[in-house]
Amino acid sequence: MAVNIQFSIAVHILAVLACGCDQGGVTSGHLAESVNTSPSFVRRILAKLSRAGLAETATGKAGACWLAKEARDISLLDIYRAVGAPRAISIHCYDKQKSCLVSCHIKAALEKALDKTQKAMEKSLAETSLAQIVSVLKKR
Amino acid sequence: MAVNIQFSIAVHILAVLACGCDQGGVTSGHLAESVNTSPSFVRRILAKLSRAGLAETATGKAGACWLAKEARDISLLDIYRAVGAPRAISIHCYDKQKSCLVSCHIKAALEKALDKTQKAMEKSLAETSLAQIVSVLKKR
DNA sequence: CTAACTGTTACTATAATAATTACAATATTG
DNA sequence: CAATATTGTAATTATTATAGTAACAGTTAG
Repeated sequence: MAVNIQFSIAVHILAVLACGCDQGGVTSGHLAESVNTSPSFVRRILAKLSRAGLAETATGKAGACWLAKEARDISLLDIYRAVGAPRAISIHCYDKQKSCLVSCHIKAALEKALDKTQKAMEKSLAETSLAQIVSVLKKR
Repeated sequence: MAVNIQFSIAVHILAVLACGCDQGGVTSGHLAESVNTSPSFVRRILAKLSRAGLAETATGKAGACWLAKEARDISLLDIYRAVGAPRAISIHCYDKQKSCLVSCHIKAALEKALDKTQKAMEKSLAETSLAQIVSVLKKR
């Protein structure tokens, strides 16, 4: 699993915060247990969420973290952007072969089409909120 | 670039075949030159395209390859499926922490939402044909 | 002052995937 | 038939994105 899973883990983290599973302050250690990874990795993702205004954190001895806004006001797209996840489909970046028309222009042409696809994907992500995810998983 | 770029290269390959840049038979060697990679890698992708019914190949001394159907009848989705490209967004697969509700059910909940997103992306890919890509790049 | 956090950086390990090599199978051509 | 050039495929190696780990400065509560 060397594939980028930060988005997925970010959703997991925010879902825990949204559930308020722990009554006291939630720390990176708690989150790491729930996710089953290291506190350090959690903190790195958490810092991105914080910078993006999705979560807030407190440093110091009673350090903790919580949602910066209502779960219904956080979309999957917000989270996707916050972690800087890679594009859905990537284009090869080998050198162009100057004598070949296709080689010279395929990337620009493909990029144009894939931009549309990326937008379609992002639109779909925008349509689901963290609150919806949480409500689904609470029913189980 | 350890990211999966087979889709992108498959489009490149098929675009060359669609253009009929070379008058004679196009070989994996020609394609490799245009893409700037090894003939072997091209052949591996080409074999997938052939199995998917998008390209046809001839073995033997006069070996070559060509489109199995009209460029306008090949969609980017066909190509995406042919190469078996990974999903747009992947979910982490760490062990569940049994004592945590979120940990146990987040993946199923997220998967449901991401299925929608994957479908949106595939729908968009289905809307662009190889012929469109080729017509765009010929204008440059 | 001490303890327990976060934020961040630097480094290592892992794994997905590209690149390379090799070779059997196949078809053309002389 | 022999020589040759190709595809198809498997095995191996190299690369690189990214996860994992460790360390530490900065911060705050007690």
